[in-house]
Amino acid sequence: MRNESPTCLWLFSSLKFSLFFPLSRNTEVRYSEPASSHKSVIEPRIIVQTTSEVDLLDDGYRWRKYGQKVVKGNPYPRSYYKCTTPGCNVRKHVERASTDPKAVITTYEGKHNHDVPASKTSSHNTANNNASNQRSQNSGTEKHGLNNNMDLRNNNQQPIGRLRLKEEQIT
DNA sequence: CGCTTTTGACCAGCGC
DNA sequence: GCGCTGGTCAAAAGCG
Repeated sequence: MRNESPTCLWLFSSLKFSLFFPLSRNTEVRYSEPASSHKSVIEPRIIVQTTSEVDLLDDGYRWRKYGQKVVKGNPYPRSYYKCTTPGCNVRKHVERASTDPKAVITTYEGKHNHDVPASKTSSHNTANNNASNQRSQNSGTEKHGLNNNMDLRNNNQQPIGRLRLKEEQIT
């Protein structure tokens, strides 16, 4: 089933996420062990749930979108991203909760083997992703030219208690 | 010019 | 065995 055993590795990652998401109220970081049945390499899986109107969380890293898929039971498409840093094969997928369009669930798989690149690049990247997502989803209601932590904080007034939903996603 | 996004197609795994 | 779903790839196009 679902194991939640934070190891030192995952704790380290979570610390870094805490730096990027000091939003203790509407952002939650969880660790999930990906059912290590036959996988020889266990990658840390970190689920970050936050309440935001923008899809992409600016975590400081550069991501390249490589796919988008509509998953069953969720009207919102799930986007797949890869870290663009050479040698770093960290992946993440971003989706919205079907019940709450403002609840963004970001799942990180893997661990960065490099430092956080300059923030300017990430901001450029996220801005592009925003525009793209808006276009693909055709949801004209959520328009945001700026996408940064400040913006997230502005929407930081809705405490989220959707761990149940998150657990459904994790399994 | 280089980088990123978009989008359809393909493949693998799982359940019935 | 078949169908469904999720995940990834690759080509084309757009933007700074």
